[in-house]
Amino acid sequence: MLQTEETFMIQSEILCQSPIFRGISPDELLHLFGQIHYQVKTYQKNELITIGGEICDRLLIIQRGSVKAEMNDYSGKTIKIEDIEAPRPLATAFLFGKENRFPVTVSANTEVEIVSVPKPEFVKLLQLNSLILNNYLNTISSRAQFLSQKLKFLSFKTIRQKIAHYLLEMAGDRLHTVEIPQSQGQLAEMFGVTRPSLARALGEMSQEGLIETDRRYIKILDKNRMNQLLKS
Amino acid sequence: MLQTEETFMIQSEILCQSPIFRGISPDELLHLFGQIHYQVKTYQKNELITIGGEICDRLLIIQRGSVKAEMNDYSGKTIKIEDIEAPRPLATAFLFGKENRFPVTVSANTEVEIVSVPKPEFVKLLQLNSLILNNYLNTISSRAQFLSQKLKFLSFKTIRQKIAHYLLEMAGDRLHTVEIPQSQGQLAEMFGVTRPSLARALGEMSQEGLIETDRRYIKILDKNRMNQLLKS
DNA sequence: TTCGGTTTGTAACATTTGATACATTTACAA
DNA sequence: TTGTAAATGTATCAAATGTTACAAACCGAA
Repeated sequence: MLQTEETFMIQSEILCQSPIFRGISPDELLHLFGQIHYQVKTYQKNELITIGGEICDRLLIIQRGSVKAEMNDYSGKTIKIEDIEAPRPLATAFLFGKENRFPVTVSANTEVEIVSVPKPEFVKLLQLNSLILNNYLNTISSRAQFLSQKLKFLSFKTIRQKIAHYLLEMAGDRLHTVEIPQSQGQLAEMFGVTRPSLARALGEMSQEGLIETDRRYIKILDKNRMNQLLKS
Repeated sequence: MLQTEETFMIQSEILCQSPIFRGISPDELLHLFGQIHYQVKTYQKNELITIGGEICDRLLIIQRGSVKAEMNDYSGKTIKIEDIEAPRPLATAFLFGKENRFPVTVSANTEVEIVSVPKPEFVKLLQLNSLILNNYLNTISSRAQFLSQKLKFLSFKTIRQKIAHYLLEMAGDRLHTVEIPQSQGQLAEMFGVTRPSLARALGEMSQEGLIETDRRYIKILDKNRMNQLLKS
């Protein structure tokens, strides 16, 4: 029996660590939520939470678990955008604006618990508490910035450039070994390329002395040439 | 002699048509602006207004003229993002959030006049008037939605798909001829492909009876097959 | 009209990537 | 240890696009 529609309690100690409620005390948050209507739903692993194109008229906040956001192009293929974990909110940038539709399809990585606040109720929250308003403005702006970064990443033409950009970003200032968080196949998916192509590019870069690969561990050998890759 | 630093008057009749000040009367707007500090600057054609990466600590609103937003990848090439005309605001989504830097380089298409409001002063406006707040939330959200759309567009793999998507969007419901706003080269730039490749794709689609091209005018002949292109 | 610069059409070739297949290695559990 | 499934490395071929070059068509000014 599905629990999807069953209502659970919010956990204010967790929610107040959410970007939107940061700085609010658990007690204060409980008091605020006492003044509005909301739902708490649970989803099983792999269950769909939102479908790209669906109307977005409520704010979703993950209270427990982790979800996966994917964008599906017209060909039916999906490009993984990101993983989102508790206590982060979903679809913050699509509550307002002209086209109130989810741009991505979201599915549960694990069993998740999601707090659902209808838009009018959330507007009440924004009016009740200026800290929440400020947090929301920051969240929504960071969202746009994230999308902007994604756009920049997709502007890299070659796989080598994508690899170079990714590794340099992961490595930061260090010249150390980078560990790919998940599998090579998932990295390829994130890059929007096929796995063999990614492996080939990694192999070539390895042969040329740019990097050293050992399965999930990649060591940057020549940071200068990596940077030049991005500029040519 | 450059006029860049010279201060002009705001034109409240124009500004109140801006998405951010929609619904505010010119008089009310003048009153609101009387309570904050701001600047009005002019830029000559082709003059740089912001550079990608520069700190964004003020809201910019175009009062007169038109600007061009471009994103430059590491290779020095630029991808044109969009044209923005008076009385639209610039960089609305980058005033708040973590990384307060302009994601794009903006330059003047024509001689432009720009109202510059420092962030703290703009926050005052948001607190003074709830209509402005609501407008701003809508604007910033629409911005994220626009970026999301761009992302989706870039997810099209083949040039044919990009052409199909572009033409179908331009044509809307009609089956009529679409006129490319600018040159074919600029369209190629927007697609992130080279001009000969775009011309070749157009030529092939023309040969196959999908479209009929006459320089800047493109007639959609087979809408069904065009739609199928996006799904295969 | 004629000229010169810009835009567009087209071709040949090089490069990159996708698709597919298969061998190898690894991880994990029986 | 051994067996099995998943992840990875590699190869081959096809498809798509970039690169470069040049000719043709267009446009505006003299």
